[in-house]
Amino acid sequence: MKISELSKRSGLSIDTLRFYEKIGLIEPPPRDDAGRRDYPEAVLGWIRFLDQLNATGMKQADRIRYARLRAEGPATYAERRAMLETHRTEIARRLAELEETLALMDRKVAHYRALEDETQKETTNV
Amino acid sequence: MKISELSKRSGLSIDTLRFYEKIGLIEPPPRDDAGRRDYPEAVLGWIRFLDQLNATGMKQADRIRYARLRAEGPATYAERRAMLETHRTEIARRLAELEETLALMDRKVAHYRALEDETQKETTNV
DNA sequence: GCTTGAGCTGGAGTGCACTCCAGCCCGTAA
DNA sequence: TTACGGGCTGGAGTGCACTCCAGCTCAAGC
Repeated sequence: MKISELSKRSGLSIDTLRFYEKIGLIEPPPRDDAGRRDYPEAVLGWIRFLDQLNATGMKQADRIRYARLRAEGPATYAERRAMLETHRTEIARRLAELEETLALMDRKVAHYRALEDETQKETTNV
Repeated sequence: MKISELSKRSGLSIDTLRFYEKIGLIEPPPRDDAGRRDYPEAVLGWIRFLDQLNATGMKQADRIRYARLRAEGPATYAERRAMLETHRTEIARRLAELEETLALMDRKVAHYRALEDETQKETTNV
C-alpha cells in the first residue's frame, strides 16, 4: 500500500504518517525499487489502536514506549500489560469526570431554560 | 483574597491566573491601594467550572466566548445554553469512546495475561 | 523525451496553553 | 532604614503534536 492510500484509509495525513515513522510509532515499511514506502495491510490495525490510545489521552511519549516494547517481542508482554492497565485506570478516572460534567451540563442547561422562561415572561408583560 | 491565596485554593498557578485574566477568562478583580489584585470568593466557583470545561475538552477559545457571554448578562442566556448543549453532545461522544477503549484495554490485558502464561509454561518446560 | 504527479528528505514553522523572566514598586518586620 | 517577600507589567520562551516547505528523484502517459 502506497502512503497516499494509507493516508486515505487511516485518516492520518501523509506528513503525519512519515512523522510517526520518524518518532518510532510506526515501523519503517519496506520500500519499492524507487525507494517509496510500501505499507503492509497490518499497519492499519496498529494505526487504529494508536488512534484509540491517542483519543483517550495517552501521551505521545507513552505511545512511543509501547510501540518500542511491541517491536521487542514476547519478552515485553508484562510491561505492555502494565502500561495498558495504567491507561485503563486513567480512562476510568476520565469516565467519572465526564459523567460528572455531563450531569452538570444538564443541570446548567435546565437552569438556563428556566431563566429564559423568566425573561420571556417579563418581556411579554411589557 | 490575594493572588497567592487564590492560587493555592484554586490549584492554578499565579501566572495562569494572570494569564486567564489577560485572555478574558476571569474578570479583572478590584485592586487594593497598592494596586494588587483582590479577588472575591465567588471567583473560586467560576474557576472550578472553567476547570471542568477544560478537563472535559472544551477549547480555550470557546471558554473565552462563554466567559464573555456570561459577562454580558441575561441577554445571552440562550446562547450560553446552546454552548453547553453542544458541549454536552461532545462529552457524550467522548464517553462512548472512552467506554469502548476501556473494554479494549480489558481485552488486551487479558490477552497479555494469557500470553504471559504461555511464556511461563515454555520456560518451565525447559 | 518531456511533462506531470507522487513520493522523498531535512528542517523550519504553527497553534495551543501555558510558563518563565527581567526589572520594577510597595508594605511590613528587624 | 533597609532588607525582604510578594505583587506588578510586558514580553520572551517552552513543550507538545503535528504541519508545511524547498528542492530533489523517479515512473508513467502523451
